[in-house]
Amino acid sequence: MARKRFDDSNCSVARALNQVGDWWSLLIVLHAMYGTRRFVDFQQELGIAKNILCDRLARLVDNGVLKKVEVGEHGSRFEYRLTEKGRDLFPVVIALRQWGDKWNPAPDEAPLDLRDRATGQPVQTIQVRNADGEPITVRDVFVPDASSPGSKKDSV
Amino acid sequence: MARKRFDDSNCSVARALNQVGDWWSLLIVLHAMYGTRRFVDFQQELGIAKNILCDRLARLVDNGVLKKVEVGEHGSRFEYRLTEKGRDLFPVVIALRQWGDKWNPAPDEAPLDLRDRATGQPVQTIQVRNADGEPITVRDVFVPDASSPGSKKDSV
DNA sequence: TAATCTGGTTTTAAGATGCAACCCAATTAT
DNA sequence: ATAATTGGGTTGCATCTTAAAACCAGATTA
Repeated sequence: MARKRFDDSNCSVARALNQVGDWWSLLIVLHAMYGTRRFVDFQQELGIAKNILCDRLARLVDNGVLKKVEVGEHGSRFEYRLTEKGRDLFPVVIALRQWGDKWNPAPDEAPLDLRDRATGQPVQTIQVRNADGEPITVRDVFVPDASSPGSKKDSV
Repeated sequence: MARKRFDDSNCSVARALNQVGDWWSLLIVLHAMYGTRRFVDFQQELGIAKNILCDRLARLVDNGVLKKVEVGEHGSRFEYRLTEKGRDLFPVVIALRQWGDKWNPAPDEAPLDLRDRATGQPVQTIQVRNADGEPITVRDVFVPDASSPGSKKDSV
């Protein structure tokens, strides 16, 4: 049977996963953030099969995460560049990286040291914050119930 | 051929995706954050096939994202609960939700209104911040080159 | 005691993936 | 000028994964 798709889910996380939630797409976006733009470079850096890479790039372009740009005057050379939508995945990628560094550290390697160009200092650990800027956890949040505004149901 | 796995990748994002990067795993974690704990509830809420749910729950337990807890005195009733590692995916899920709400809003539905229990105010949009707490984008960061500390290569 | 609930496993058909081979236009080397 | 290489694909095939439905066994409920 076909893989299930969530295009029409009423959950925005499911819809997001529909666009970048497969094994390769987020890694492609990550490498695009690294600066990779060419088909062959993605292929070599990721070790992905060419047909799969074609499919994923096309899907990411369809979804507006990447745009395909002709380079080299005579056509037939392309670059895949992040759109604003694609660059906006930065917090997702960083959150995932920090989670991975914390919980599955490479035994022999230091976690990636990512720094701010302006200050030269490492970036902060990404966190969910309340209106006052205080970091909060999943236990600190609720979804106000539209029908009875007083209730504080546990939810994400 | 089998799907490629990234257990041993030297990229922590790849290793993270290996644990929660398939179509269902993050949705299971999301629903666990909602409060879902029982097999049947996951199954009904997600509309996932039972064999796939079995497999994913087992994998999440193996990876330490969930723990399987016997409830009901005589065994054979279980709950799947988030571990600290699992709860620590909160920023990832929120970042993904906010990205989805921004770029693929449901046509007819308001985005999820997530609030802080203590203040009753909506949570902030999650962002990558530099050491001074200023939000930064992918263009503002670099990875210091260990061999020549002065260089500012563009990287994530 | 019968029916139902819970948490699975098995079977089957259809999709998705990885790999290698092939293709063709543009570029580079000889 | 011709040959070899590069870039960006497509095609076919074998294998793996998935969805759906049937089935199952131990508890619980009627």
